[in-house]
Amino acid sequence: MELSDRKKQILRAVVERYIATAEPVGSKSLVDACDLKVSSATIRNEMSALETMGLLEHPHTSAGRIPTTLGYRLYVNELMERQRLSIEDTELINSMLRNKVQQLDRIISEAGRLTSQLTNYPAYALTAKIHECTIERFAIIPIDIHAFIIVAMLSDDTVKNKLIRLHFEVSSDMLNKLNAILNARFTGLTEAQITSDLILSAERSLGDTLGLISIAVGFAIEILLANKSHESYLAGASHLLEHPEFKDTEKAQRILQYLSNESELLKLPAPDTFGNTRITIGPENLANELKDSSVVVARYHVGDDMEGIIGVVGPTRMDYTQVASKLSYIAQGLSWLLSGGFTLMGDNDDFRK
Amino acid sequence: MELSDRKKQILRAVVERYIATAEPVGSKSLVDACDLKVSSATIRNEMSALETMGLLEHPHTSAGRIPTTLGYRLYVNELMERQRLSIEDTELINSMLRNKVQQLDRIISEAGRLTSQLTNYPAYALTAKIHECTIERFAIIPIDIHAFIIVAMLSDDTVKNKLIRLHFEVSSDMLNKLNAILNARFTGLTEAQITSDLILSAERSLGDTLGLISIAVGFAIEILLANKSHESYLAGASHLLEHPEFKDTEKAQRILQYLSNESELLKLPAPDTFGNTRITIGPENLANELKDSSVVVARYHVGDDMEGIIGVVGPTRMDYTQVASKLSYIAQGLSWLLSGGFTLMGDNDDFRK
DNA sequence: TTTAGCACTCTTGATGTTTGAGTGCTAATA
DNA sequence: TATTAGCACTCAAACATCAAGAGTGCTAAA
Repeated sequence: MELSDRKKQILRAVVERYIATAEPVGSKSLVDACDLKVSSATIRNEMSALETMGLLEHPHTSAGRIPTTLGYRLYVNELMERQRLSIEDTELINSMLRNKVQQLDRIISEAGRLTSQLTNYPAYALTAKIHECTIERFAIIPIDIHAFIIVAMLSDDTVKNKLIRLHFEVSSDMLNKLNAILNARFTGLTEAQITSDLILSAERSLGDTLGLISIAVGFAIEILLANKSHESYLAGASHLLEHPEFKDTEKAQRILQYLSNESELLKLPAPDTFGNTRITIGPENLANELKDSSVVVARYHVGDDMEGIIGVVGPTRMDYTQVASKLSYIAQGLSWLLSGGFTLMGDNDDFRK
Repeated sequence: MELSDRKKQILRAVVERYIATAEPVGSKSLVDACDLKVSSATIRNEMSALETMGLLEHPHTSAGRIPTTLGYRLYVNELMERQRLSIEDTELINSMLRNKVQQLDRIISEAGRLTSQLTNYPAYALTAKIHECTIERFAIIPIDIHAFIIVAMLSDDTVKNKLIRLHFEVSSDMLNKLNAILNARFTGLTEAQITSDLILSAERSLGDTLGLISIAVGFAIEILLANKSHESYLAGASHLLEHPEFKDTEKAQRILQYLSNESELLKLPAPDTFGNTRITIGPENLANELKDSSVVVARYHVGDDMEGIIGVVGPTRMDYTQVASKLSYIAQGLSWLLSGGFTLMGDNDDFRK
């Protein structure tokens, strides 16, 4: 089934007009708005044809047409033109991201916020995590006889630490030994590879009767576990309520609740096309809560291994063109910042002129 | 103006019934529901009196009464009985908080989530920050000739770190010197006390032409600045939509947007009564967006100096009794955990049995 | 001081009625 | 053959009308 150029043009006009106005679009108003070279009657015939093809539908007899899921899909796949971002938008994105790059933990949530702000839809972001993370290196910083800091550098280049207070005394000599044994026996291991046998034998060879090793390895396991799971951020949820399709609060509430559930966010569609955006429309979404919403996601990556996701949720009547362009730009910027030159400090880091 | 006992009883019944049903309460239905010993006509007279006192109001002639702001205020101040939490609730709170205590960063946001979940209203939480924070101690962990980790222990007992990659080589000897000079000259200083003179003279005495000190001190300033500002978390925003007063999406959106604005949250009312909850009702709130909502806040503290806030937002028709009780319990639990025994590790830390 | 009774008010929901945008079809036109 | 003008028809949304019911205030009796 191949569409004539005119049919494509009309489908596109209907989709874009419906996205803009949220009202079913009729033949007359379509002719008025876009300046097509034909009369409303012709449009009517064409629309009727598009309807039998399953691309448009009628809410009821005497109303205009709205796109079906299939109609949106065709629009997204073939008709939509990727639009260039305005200068202001690109500048805004660049400066916002660059400002946050010092705080690596924050940049992801900030990117989500930025996306939401720019698109006027709720946005979410998942942090990038490496699959099997290990600890590359331990360090112990003695504080006093009752406390020390344990520092672990992970294979994904992040560093974690914890201040540990004890209710018994510990010599700095002991801490040195602890440090040595941690680095000798507990580096390069995934969380699953750290067995209680390993701990026992380490305790024996250190002569550790106080459970120091247990404490330190406990910390290691804790952060390896925590690092396994993605973190998720949601921003601009209130934008959902701007759209007439969510004027029914129950509907809105269902979706908002769904979106604020961390574990559900992780299950949202992932982009399969690398680097590009992926769009899932209405019933294409697996989650029941999203059967009449659409999701646009993009992937960003950090180095070669890790990748995170940033996405936008909205009604099926979403401004796909705009959202896809902006999202894609933001994801690219994020990838660039996170993989690239900006984490190298020393040349352009102005902290106080 | 002193209220008779019966008037108090009636006001209380009206408030509680309105909170439960969200419908104006009439004299007849009030007699039916609560078993008052008098007829509806008597109630009518009393209600009419309460209305002239400004405690109740009429939406229109032939409707029941609803409490005014003043009515709620009187209810909250004098009539409300603090209710005991159910065993399940206390157990739930205890176990939830205890589970999260290992991850200190997370416990505050988790407490917010818990509060929202338990009360069915949106909840927010602000992290506790000490007023003037300083760095107590630095540590440098060499990685290779192009990288090292810098660790800072702050006066509030938190530890921050950053992996620093360089585009030039640095000897471990140099790093040792750097470490020594940082600890000698840059500890115990607030962000404002770190001047460029200090940096210059340190660079001179270290013979640092590479800007190592600048990098390290830049990191110090960055975290001191970041540590100054509170962090805020919002949880369960979607609960707002459950209430009929927010069936109008525009209204709901205004409030949700307001609440998701970090800087606005910080301006919300702070409890002045130490440890206890504070309730601000409708127009008592300074923010225009909250003129017909209510806020219940409690304070938690960490040690002697630091204090954070945890609060709940809802319609003026909020279940104050329930919210105040739960919030107060959660804040107390939080204070206890954050100030107390649980951060001491070594005795009860089971990481892998 | 309380209560029963009653007229009155005003919202709410049900039931028409009108309006207008939009359709589908037919017949004329290019 | 493709397009267009014209026209009858449809249906949601907006508006008006009406009855039911919950609630009030007032008066007079207990």
